[in-house]
Order: sequence, then structure tokens, then C-alpha cells
Amino acid sequence: MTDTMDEQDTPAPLRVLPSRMLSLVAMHSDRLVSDGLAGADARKWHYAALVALRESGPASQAGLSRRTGIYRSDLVAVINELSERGFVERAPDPADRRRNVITITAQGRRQLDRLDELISSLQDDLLAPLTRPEREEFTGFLTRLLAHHTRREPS
Amino acid sequence: MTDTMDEQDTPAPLRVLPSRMLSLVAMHSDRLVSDGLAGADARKWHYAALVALRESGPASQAGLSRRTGIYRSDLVAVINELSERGFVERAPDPADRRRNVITITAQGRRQLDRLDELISSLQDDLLAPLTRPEREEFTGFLTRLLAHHTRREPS
DNA sequence: CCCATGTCAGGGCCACTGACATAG
DNA sequence: CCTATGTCAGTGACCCTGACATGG
Repeated sequence: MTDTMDEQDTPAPLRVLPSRMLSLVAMHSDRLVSDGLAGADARKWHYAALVALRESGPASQAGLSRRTGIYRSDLVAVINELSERGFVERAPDPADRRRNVITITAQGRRQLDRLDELISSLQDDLLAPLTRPEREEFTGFLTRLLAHHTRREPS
Repeated sequence: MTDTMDEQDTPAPLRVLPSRMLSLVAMHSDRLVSDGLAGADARKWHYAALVALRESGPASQAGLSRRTGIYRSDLVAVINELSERGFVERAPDPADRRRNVITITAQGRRQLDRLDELISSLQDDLLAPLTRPEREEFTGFLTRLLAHHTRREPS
């Protein structure tokens, strides 16, 4: 009555290990996205930061870090790169002088629009072998898995 | 008539980007597995190599590399670690003196049995939120995605 | 006094490349 | 002459930690 009774305990041929397939698919996916973004002189953190800025307006770096999951320490370089390209502006916050206020620029918005299209087409490439309803199912599964493993990482 | 007519072209709030969720879930999965294996003084390449050796018998390092996807250069360390622990033996191939023949030992088989159980229970943890049939569906999707992106990486 | 913020320095892991000696 | 094999050195992304100065 433990849990494995109806199926032989076949050692799993490695080809079909969910964790392994997940890793491999994610690797392909990451590459697809990274390469695509590289063609637009961007990296995925650039996109994440710009999206966060569009969604919730100007923010401090710590705020952005929380919203995007990028580490505070790594965000520094990201903001540097984005501001070099004129996509965001970094200005000291007069209200709280520890903070920088990061604001997306008009150029940044245009770039983000381009990236939106790019990313969306890359999602299509990624999910190409799945039908529309299957894609919904698949992302639904991902959402549930993510929720489960994010909430209270089993101590 | 391009392809998006029934849905607004909403810029995707980043939370629900398939590529991103995939990355995150894979990260959690990798950690689950890595941590689990670390508890058994193993790493995932150890497991992969041992499984390959069980499945197709003694092999050269280059052969193992092809079967597991581990790079020839990285395999060296893996075989070192496995042989230090007495799980495999590395012997020069008399038939082709460039090669080493890697053979799994009795100890290696026992360890592999332990790892099989561990890995299998980790798969359960990973897929915990999904029902049995959903797991089948999910891994089916992964299989198809993998097949699509492995075969002829879109040049 | 404790906490938050921005920054830097660095570690560890991993996919990946390049080179090289030896051998087929 | 070209290719395969095992090995080593090293790069570049990422994830992540730790420390530190400044300020709330």
C-alpha cells in the first residue's frame, strides 16, 4: 500500500525522466530566447526589467529586483546596460536618498515593443509542436508546478 | 489573417510566459534533483553515466559521452569521481589503445539501485501537484517538444 | 540599533570551445 | 593525411553569498 503496486518499478531509461526532459527542454528554450534576444542586442534580464517598468512604472532597483527575481547585485549591470542604450534612466530618489529611481524612456518603450513581438514569436517557435489547446494545458501544468514549488519550498 | 485575431495582442505579463515558466520550473526541478543526489554523494552526471552503463554495458568514454550528452571533456571528471568511489572501473582498451573501457562494478550497481529509488521519489515530488493522467500528458508534451527541438535545430 | 539600498567581489555550477598528444 | 579519443585549460552565463558604505 505504499504507492507503487500497479506498475513495475522499472528503473526509468533516463530518456523519459521528467526532470531530465524538463531540463533539456528548458535548455533549448533558454537558448532559443537568448539567441533571439541577442539578435536584438538584448538579454532576458533586459526584457524582464523593461516589462516590469512598463507594468508598474518607475521603481527603485530593489523594487525591480523583487518584481523580476533578478538579484540586487546583478541588477546593477542590467541597469547599466539599459541606460547605456538609452532605454532607462537612473536618477537618485530625492525622497529616499539611498534609492535610485529607474524610469523607462520613450526609446525604451519602442525597444520593448520590438522585444514583445520577438518574444511572442519565440514562444510560438518553442511551442510549435503543440496545438492551441495543448499549449493552454501545458502552460497550465507549468503554472501549477511553479505555484507548488515556489510556495513554501519544502524546508 | 496573420494568426492573432481572436485574442488581443496583450504583451504577456511575464508571469505567464511559457519560456519563463519553463525556466523556473526546470530550475526548481534541477535543484530538487541536485540536492537529493547530493544527499547520496552523487551528482546528476553520475546517475546518467551509471544508467548508460547499465543499459548498454561497458563503453568507451566517447561512447558514454554520446549516449548521455555529457561532453567528452566533462566526462573525465565524472569518471574520476565514480572510480574513486569504486562504482566504475577505467581500463585501457587493448583493441583500440586510444580508448578506455568503462565498466560498472557491483558496488556501482548497488549505488545505482539506491539512486533509482531516490530519483523516482524525486520525480514524485516534482510532479506532486499533477494527477497520474496529467503527469502522462505533461511528460508527453515534454517528449514532443524535445523531439521537435532536438531534431534539426532550426539553423 | 536595526534594516534597506546600491554596489562590488567572488564562488560554484554548467554548457561549451579549443588545443594537444596519442593512436587508428 | 584525416579522424577519433582522452585530457586539460579556460570562457561565459547564471544563481547566489557576503561584505560594505550610506542612509532611513
